Amino acid sequence: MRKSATIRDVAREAGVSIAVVSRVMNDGSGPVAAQTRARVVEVIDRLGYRPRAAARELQHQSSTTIGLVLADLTNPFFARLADRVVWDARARGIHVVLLTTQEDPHLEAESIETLIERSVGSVIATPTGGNVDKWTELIKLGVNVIFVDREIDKLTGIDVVAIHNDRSAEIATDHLLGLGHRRIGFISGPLSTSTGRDRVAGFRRAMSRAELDLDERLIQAVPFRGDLGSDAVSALLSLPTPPTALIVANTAQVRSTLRRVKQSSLAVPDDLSLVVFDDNPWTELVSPPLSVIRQPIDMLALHSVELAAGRLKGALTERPRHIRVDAEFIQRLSTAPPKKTPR
Amino acid sequence: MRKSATIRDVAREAGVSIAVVSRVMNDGSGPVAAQTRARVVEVIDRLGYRPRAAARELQHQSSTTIGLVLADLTNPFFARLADRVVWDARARGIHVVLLTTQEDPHLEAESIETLIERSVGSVIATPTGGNVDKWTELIKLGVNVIFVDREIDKLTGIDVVAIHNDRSAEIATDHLLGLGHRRIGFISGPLSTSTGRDRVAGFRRAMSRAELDLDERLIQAVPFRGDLGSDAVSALLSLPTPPTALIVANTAQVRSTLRRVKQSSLAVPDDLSLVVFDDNPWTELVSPPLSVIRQPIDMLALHSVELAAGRLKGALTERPRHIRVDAEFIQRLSTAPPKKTPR
DNA sequence: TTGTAGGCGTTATCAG
DNA sequence: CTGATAACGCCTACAA
Repeated sequence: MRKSATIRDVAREAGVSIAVVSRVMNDGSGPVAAQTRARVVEVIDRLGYRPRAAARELQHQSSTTIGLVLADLTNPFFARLADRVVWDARARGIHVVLLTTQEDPHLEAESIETLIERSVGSVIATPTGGNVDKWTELIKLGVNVIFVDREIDKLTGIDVVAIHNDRSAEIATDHLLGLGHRRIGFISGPLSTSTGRDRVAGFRRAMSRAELDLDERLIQAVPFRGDLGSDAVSALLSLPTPPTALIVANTAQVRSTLRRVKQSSLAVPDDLSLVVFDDNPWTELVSPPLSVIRQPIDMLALHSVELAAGRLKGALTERPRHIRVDAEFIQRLSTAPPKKTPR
Repeated sequence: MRKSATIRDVAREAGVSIAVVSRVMNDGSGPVAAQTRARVVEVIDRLGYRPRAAARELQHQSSTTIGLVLADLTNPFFARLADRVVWDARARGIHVVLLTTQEDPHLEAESIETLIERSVGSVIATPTGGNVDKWTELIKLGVNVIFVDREIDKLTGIDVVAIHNDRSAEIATDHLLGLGHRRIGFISGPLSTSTGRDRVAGFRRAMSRAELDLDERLIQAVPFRGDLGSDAVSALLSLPTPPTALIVANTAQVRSTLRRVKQSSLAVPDDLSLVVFDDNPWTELVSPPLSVIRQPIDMLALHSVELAAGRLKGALTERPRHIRVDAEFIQRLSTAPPKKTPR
C-alpha cells in the first residue's frame, strides 16, 4: 500500500520542474524538448504516476464527469439506457456518476444536491416531475441538464431527448383500429408525467379521428412504482363491456400488467389483443410473442451523451434542443382481429 | 449562471473567518459559539453554499466515492445488482461511479485506470478474469477491491461476495436426477471464470454421486457475450442421444438459449426439462414458467457495499473476507420426469 | 471561541 | 524550451 506518486516525485526523479511534467501529461499545452519528454515519460511509467483527478477538477470550472439520474435500474428500459450512456460517455473520456430516484422526488432532490457538490458539468436525467426549483438552481449554476425519455413542461430551456410519445401511441391505436377493434383499453403512466400525458393524447387523437367516442373508464393511469398495473387490468376487464384490446403504455408496469393478463383466463390475442410499450428482450419469448412499440434506446442514449459532451466543451449553440426520435411499431402475434365483432 | 459561492464568500458575508465556516460545515471538528453558528448557517443557505467535493478530496487520501465495475447492464442480473448497490451506497452517503467492461479485459483495464485517477476508496467489481496485474496494482495503492459474483483464483487476499455456485448447480442437477433424468445437458459460462468452473464442478459432483458417467459432450462452455448460447443448444440436441434435460448455468446466455429451445419443436417440459440460472422478472411470464436458481441479488449488493463502506472507514479487520450466500432453487413448470425413460 | 497560515496536486502565467 | 509561483477551495494545526 504505497502512497502514489505525485507530479513532484516525477519532476524530482527526472530532474526537471513540475511544469515540464505537466506539459508532458497534457500533450500540447506547451513546448517540451523531445529528449526531455522521453526522459519524463520514462519516469512517469516507471513510477506509475497518474494525475489526481481531484486536483485537476479543483482548478477547472467543472469535472469531466456527468451525472446520470435514472428512475430505476430494475426497469430494463432504464438499464439499457444506462448501459449505452456509460458506453458512449466512455468513448468520449467521460465518467458517469449513477444515481437513482426510485421515482421519489425526495431522493431526486438529494441527487441534485450531490451533483452540485461534485460539480459535474452535465446531467442526464429522467425527472420525476417535481423539484422544479432544484433543477432550476442546477441550471443557474451552469450545469447542462438533459432530460431524457420525459420532460417537465414548466422547465423550458432544457435539452430534451425522447421519442414521439403521442405519435407512438397513435400508431399502436391505429393498428388495433385497423384490425377492427372498437373498444380499446389504455394503461398509461401517471398524467403528471409528460410521457403519460403525451401517450394518452395520441390515443385520444387516434380514437377521435376514427370518430369513436371514448369511454373514459378505458383509460387507466397507473403510477410507475408498485404493483398497480394488474389492478388496472382487472378494472378494465370487469367493465360491463370490456375492451377487446389493450395498450400498455406504462413501460414500468408492463410486467405486472402481463402477469394479470396471464392469470386471467382470456386467450391472447383471441379474446384480447395486446400491445406494449418497450421492446424488452423477453417480449418475443413469451407466448404469444408480443406486438410492441420499440424505443430506439441506443439513439436516446447517444443523443443525450452528445448533448452532454457538446455543451461541456461549449461546442454547442446556446439554444436548448428538443430531439425527438421515432419509435418503431413491431407487430408480432399478440394482436389480431377481435373474435366477435361488437354488435 | 452565477458562479457558486465558496467558503470565503460565506466567511466574508458572515463576518467570520473561513475556519469557522469550515467547522460549522463539519459538525464537531471544533468549537463554535451557538450564536456564531446560527449566523453562519443563515448565510450558508442564503448563499446556497455547498463545499466543493474536489477540494475536499484533494486533501483526504481518498474520496467518498466507490467504483462499480460491471460486465454489462443489459443483463438483468447486473442491472439489479447495480440498482441495489447504488441504493445501499446512497444510504451511506457514498457515490457510485459506474463503469462497464462488456466482458472485455481491455475495457476493464481502462476502467481500473480511471478508478485510480479518481482515487476512489473502494471498488466493487465483476472481474473479467484478466488484468491480474492491474487489479494487483489497484490494491497496492490501498484501494479496497471487492469482487462480486465472480472471483479470480490467482488473486487471493481480495474480498469476495458470491453465491455457492457449485452447490447451486448441484441442487439443480439433483432435482433433475430425482425426476428420473439420466442425460442432462449443461451450458456454462467460460471455464476461465470462477462461476463457470464452480458450476460445472457442482454438476459433475452430482452426476458422479449418482454414479452416472458423464458424456463430456453434454457440457458446453459458452462465452458471456455474443449469441452462442443457441449454438450450444443445437449441439446438444443433435447428439446421437440428446439430453432429456438442460441446465443453463450461463446467466448471460439464458435468453439466446431459450430462444433456440423455443424454435426447436421440442415441448417443454415433456421433451426437454429446463432449469436456468437467475430469476429474471420474466421467467414466470413465459410458457411454461421456468424452474430457476434464484440468486439473492439484494444480499450480494448489501454485503458488497457493506464491505466497501466498512473498509473505507477502516472499520474492518484486515483479513479479506469471503462471503458466500445460498441461492434458492425454485421449481416451476419447466421441469418434469422424462417422457420415455432411456432404455 | 476564533483567526492565520500552510498544504493537498494540478494547471497556467510569466519570466528566464 | 524550462522553471518559479500563484491560484483552485477546503481542512487543520497552531496561535491568539
